Amino acid sequence: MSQPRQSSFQKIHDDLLDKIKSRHWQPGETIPGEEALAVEYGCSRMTVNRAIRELADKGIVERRRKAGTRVASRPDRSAKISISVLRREIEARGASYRYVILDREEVVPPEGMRAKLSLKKGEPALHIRCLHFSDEHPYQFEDRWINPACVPGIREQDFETINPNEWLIEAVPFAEAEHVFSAQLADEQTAELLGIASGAPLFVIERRTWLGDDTITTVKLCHPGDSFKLFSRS
Amino acid sequence: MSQPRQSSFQKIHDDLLDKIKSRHWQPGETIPGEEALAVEYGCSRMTVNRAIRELADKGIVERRRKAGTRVASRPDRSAKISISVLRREIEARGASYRYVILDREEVVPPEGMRAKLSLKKGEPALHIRCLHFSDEHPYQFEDRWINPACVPGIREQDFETINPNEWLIEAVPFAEAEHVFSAQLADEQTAELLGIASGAPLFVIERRTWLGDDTITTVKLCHPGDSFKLFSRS
DNA sequence: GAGTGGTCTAGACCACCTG
DNA sequence: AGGTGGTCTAGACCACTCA
Repeated sequence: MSQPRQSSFQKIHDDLLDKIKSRHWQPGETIPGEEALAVEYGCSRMTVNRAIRELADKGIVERRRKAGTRVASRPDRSAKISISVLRREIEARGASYRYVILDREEVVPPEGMRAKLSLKKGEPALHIRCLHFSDEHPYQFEDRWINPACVPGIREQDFETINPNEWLIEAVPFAEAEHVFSAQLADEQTAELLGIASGAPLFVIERRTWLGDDTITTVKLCHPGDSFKLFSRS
Repeated sequence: MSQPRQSSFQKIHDDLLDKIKSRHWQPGETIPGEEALAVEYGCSRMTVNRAIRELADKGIVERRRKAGTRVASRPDRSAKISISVLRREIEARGASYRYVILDREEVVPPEGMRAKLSLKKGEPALHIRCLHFSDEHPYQFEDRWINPACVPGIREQDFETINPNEWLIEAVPFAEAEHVFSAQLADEQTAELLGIASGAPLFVIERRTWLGDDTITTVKLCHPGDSFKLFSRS
């Protein structure tokens, strides 16, 4: 039974968490101050501070100067979702990945999309539609708009050998993103592309990506709903 | 123009992040060591350490002893989802919340559910089904199984005045959870309960909640897909 | 006003990993 | 084997907020 080596602040963190989970301290209750805990654990205040800070970051406790540290009374359930690059997700399951580009055109977008991309009236955007396969079965239909002004070099890219998502991650890493998940019915065209029945359920992810003040791209990702699941934990 | 007060490590954190976003350091590139940065910023090493540690926690950089700190080369897009208490979610939109309990019975669960709840064969579990309304419109159908051994006092609770989710959050706060999201078609019974057409899209959340080694509850939450959206950011 | 957390320092030792 | 990050200390000052 070799224990994984634990740092001191981690031990304290876990010990405090245990006491909270076991209701030794009730929700809403104030726990001892940093100084007191430092004496109790025989360590410096900074060490206790880090342990408690990480609990606060996770929303387990709430801290306020002068008032002290309290066990959170109404913790929200939150979950972290990881949306990995599609090709890696598919290949990680041992399946083969392939993709085809259906359309690539520079056009003036409809008004709603123009606003989302913060474009001036009449300015064109890049519209790309493509289809991703897992083991030669249609896995995702992608409908994307890109603000070309934000991405130098994109006009020269035909996306024949690399898909837009991976190219954009290379071109603009560390952009921020916003996701909206929903369930929809497949319209006729989408159903045909995905090889499913019209009216079948779709799991839809809509993502907006931006860097600073510029919206870079907006994309709608459609998965056949009966075979796609999104997992998350904690 | 009053600036929000910023701590030193936060300034350093933001400055490093800017340099990464602006490609001053490329993905995969090694950034200067803590000691060097401490000199550059005129602060102690601990301060730089905290700034970089928070970047590492977010997946922006990767750190290894001896090798140094590198800008992450393939950052995964991850998003934090907050699943709040349904009543608060509905009331936050200014709508009224109401719920009815459809069934509450203690029965021996089907084999698949028995395994999920880690029950012995023949042991009963609590099965609850209820319906949640937003402004008197059906908003969510809930189908839940609870391991009664894990939750003292639940046998005495009839859930007439408080819904199972809120009761469980009070009884067992700080449990861990796992979510699976998917899109499904409404079967006849679910469709009727939700007042939608059979075959309409459903946004389904399946959640398993546990504390320590005990699975406490498993729940399937069904929303009419064309009106429900789950948001997340970053 | 005073008590609490928030941050910072200057130094130290150690674990880990790469060259 | 040596350089890097990981952690810890003992003290300090400050900011916020409650009483």
